[in-house]
Amino acid sequence: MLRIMAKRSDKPDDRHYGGRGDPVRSMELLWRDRSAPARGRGPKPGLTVERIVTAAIDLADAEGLPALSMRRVAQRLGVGTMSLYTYVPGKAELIDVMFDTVCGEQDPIPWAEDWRERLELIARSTLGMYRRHPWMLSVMANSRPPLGPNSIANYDRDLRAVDGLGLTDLEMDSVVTMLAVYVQGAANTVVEAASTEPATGVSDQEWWETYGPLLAKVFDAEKYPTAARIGAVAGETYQSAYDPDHGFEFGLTRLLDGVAALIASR
Amino acid sequence: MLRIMAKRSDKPDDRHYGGRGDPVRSMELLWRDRSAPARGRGPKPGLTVERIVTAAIDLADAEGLPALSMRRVAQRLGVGTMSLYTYVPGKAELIDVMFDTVCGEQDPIPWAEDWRERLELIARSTLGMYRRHPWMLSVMANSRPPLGPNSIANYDRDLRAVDGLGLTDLEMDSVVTMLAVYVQGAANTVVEAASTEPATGVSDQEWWETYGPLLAKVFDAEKYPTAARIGAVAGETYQSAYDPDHGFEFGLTRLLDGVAALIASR
DNA sequence: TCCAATATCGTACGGCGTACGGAGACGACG
DNA sequence: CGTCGTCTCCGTACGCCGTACGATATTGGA
Repeated sequence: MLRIMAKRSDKPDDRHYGGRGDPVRSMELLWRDRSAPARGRGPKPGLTVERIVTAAIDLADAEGLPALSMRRVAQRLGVGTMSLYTYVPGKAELIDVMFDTVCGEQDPIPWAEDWRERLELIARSTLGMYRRHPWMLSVMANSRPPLGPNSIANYDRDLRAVDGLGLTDLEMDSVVTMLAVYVQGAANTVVEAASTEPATGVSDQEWWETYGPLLAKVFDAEKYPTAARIGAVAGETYQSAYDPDHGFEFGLTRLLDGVAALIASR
Repeated sequence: MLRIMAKRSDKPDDRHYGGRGDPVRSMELLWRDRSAPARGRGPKPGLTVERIVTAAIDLADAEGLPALSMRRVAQRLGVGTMSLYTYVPGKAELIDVMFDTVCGEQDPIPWAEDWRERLELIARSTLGMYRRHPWMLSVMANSRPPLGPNSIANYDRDLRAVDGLGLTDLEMDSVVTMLAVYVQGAANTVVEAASTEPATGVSDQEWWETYGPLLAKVFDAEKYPTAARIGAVAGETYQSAYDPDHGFEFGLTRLLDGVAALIASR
């Protein structure tokens, strides 16, 4: 009756860029039994899902999601491309497992007395995760996430941080989600800023020195006096168009102030 | 001395997914003189940059960024693929122009008396833009943005909304950026949620009905009581894992409460 | 009229995900 | 010990991608 992605899409690779895989296959992989080898009749497996996932994560960390290809992963493992398909149904499901694996590698976050500090620690830890694995930003799914053991553990940890503050269940969920969404957006900026210089070989200052004059030629400061004023101040202060780390902390403070107001109103 | 992307990267297409183009070429396109045809000697141009950009935007709207290819755009215009390169240096620069074009199509936002209402209107208008053009989320650049006329106009508009409230220039910039970052993150969720059903042919409810039992088999509710409780409540309330529109407004309220606290402290 | 300048675009290269099916390795059973 | 069923490994092929290159067609100016 109810089929969920029972068929692969007709066109190759038209699932979202860091796509969701077939839920059933993904769940089987995510919650797979890691203990029993349970060898059967054929030849010994030369690989494991773990080794493939690790190699894929290393590759994505080093060269980004666009460089993540089945060929490249197989190359890293010294096997033929198609051998991977013995262990993993396809690229999309592999990415689902990569996602949950990374979710599980965060250090345990110390339990602070203050809810505010707890949320700050979580936010910064998550930011650190995105820093180490920028491709996670392209894979993140907030609706219909691949519900692996580690991402669920994180969800539980986040909820416990706002439990017992007088919020309703729904408000707790909303606060936690809002924080995750904000961190995701801010991390996008932070990560992009960090990755641009190595990728282009041009520092922010150099970029600004070239772009600025280019812009000055065409930009009419009289038409947009506010943008001209603030843009100049921000550019001088940050030596670039924007300082993402400052932005992250600034936004986090405002956001938690807003949460404080909600809690106070209860 | 100072070269900014003077050469194309050696590998094809390793610029970011919705990549930045060569700044000089992009700026020439973005601020191009739209008036003068200034015909010279050769055959009449059969296309315009505008037509190409429009076709590209239509394609990206309809089928997403992964489907945006030079071949497909050319197909839509009834020309050979390589003809596009007469008008546009490459795909990356085309995307830069698409970006700024979309930035310019927002309706003018009415000027509200209350700063808070002004920011709400901007946030919702921006969300609407992301709804109409989900691919903009994959193209958004917060550091080193392609500074076209329209994105600058929007920046100015945003700043004017928080001018004269007693904030410093830097704080104004931070507030505006924070709002943009939040909307970006939240829009990610909203847009993803809206696009998942048509893309997969599975409604949220159907998905939940299949996924839920699948999860129930492996999820240990006693290990994560908080997640189990809240997840169940949220699932029942939203008939899915999450209601993104509610999340957007909830987060926006908290965020503006935080801004209000900042303004009050001045 | 003829040429310089411009527009058009076919071909080619090396990449991608993965369907398909053959080949070889191994354990269980006769 | 042979044989068969099962499993692993993976070469090949298809149709996509961006775009460098260079041939060809079209036009206006001299």
